[in-house]
Amino acid sequence: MPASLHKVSDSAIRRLSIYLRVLGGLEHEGKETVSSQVLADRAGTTAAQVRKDLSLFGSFGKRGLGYLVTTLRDELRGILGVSRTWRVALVGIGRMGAALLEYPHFRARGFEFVAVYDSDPEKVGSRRGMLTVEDARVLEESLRETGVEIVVLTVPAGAAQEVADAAVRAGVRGIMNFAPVALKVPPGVRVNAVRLTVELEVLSFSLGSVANRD
Amino acid sequence: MPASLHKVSDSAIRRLSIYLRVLGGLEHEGKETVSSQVLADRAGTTAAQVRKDLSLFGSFGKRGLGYLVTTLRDELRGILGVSRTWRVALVGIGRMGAALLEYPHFRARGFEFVAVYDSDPEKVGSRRGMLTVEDARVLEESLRETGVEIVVLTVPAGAAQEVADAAVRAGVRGIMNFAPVALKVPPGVRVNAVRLTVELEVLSFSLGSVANRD
DNA sequence: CCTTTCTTGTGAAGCTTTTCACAAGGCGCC
DNA sequence: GGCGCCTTGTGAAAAGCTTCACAAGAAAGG
Repeated sequence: MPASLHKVSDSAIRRLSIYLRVLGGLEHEGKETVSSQVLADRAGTTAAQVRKDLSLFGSFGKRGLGYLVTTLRDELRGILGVSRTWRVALVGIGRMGAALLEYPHFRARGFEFVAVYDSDPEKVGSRRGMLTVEDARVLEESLRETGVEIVVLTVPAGAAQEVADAAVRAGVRGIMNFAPVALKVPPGVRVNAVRLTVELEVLSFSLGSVANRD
Repeated sequence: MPASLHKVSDSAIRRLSIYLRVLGGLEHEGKETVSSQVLADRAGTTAAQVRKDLSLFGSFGKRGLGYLVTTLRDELRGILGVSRTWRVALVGIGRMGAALLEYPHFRARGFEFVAVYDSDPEKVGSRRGMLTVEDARVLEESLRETGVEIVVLTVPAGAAQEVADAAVRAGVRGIMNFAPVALKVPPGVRVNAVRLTVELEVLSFSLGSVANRD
């Protein structure tokens, strides 16, 4: 019962993305088929979970054999929407922004930076690889002209909402937010927050409480 | 019924960390009390969820009034284990590593980098702020001597497991992993993976499927 | 062709997390 | 002191997610 329209949980999608990464590795190793068990081991989950996740979108395996690596990889790319290239803009080119701009796995997976913005006059006009840093004041118009679909936000917390608003006005429907604020966006726009401090504090909690035997 | 020993879900802890951040902001604004509703709005969740999360650890509020900002903040810091300083090491000083080393929110929240390692001879010996990059070959011994408790891993995928193994042997029980591999660690060691590509692919999925009206 | 072996796909059960709804408690004003 | 208003803390219900367990299908070998 393939269900592209049934609501699919966020965690299932996250795992699909991980399976996709694992399949890339398997393909690289020359493996032609893979069982849900092996996929699960490499992805850090269980075989049943893998099968359930995949079954949300169709029947991709062969009983008794497993999944064809290349085929499944293509299917997952289609499901996740990464069989095409996405036009991404970076706003805020501090150290973190610079690191993301060069992050090799983004481009390799179909996310291409097509514009960079900053509000610091010292930075505006400077080159970053193939791109020139543009002035954040022209953000809205420039995003629209460049046809940007996703914005990666690495500005200080105080500026984040303002930038997000401009991006939304420019037609952007996806925002990856590194600023430590909860952004408010209208329906139809999706924000994905990356909270680095939260990740460390989760570790801190686990280490601190005595009850962490596993 | 405070329950420091009952199993607390990961998502609850993540939210506590977010509440802590919000409380910092509220304190900065001079607010003395806050209701679960306001806390929820700023944290991007619901009032009931806030109350439930807090009730896992005690009764911190006053009926009719809300929570005392400073008091709750201190409580949360205690719960999350960030009322002290954690000794953190960075392994792999590429662009991402460099960005994290300078990331201001880490130190502000009690995470202090006390050592940096890399395997590139060009980098070993160079200075990074207050620290000198050490050779990854001496990782295990050096981590132990320096009393490192948490390791942030920004090495290539191929090297990650090996580094993790060494860190574990050195007594490290918390790893924040940026490498796109699932690390295997013994019981008692906690790994928190930051999967930047996954975050973008979740966005891609949401934008791609037509059924994303909210 | 039949049997053995393997692995998927999936209803159902089990478990966890979130939401609901309301009694209980506290503050302030009259 | 008493009354009204506001907000917490929390069982219970609802929703959501994961695990289980097994029938069904496919390949391989005799």
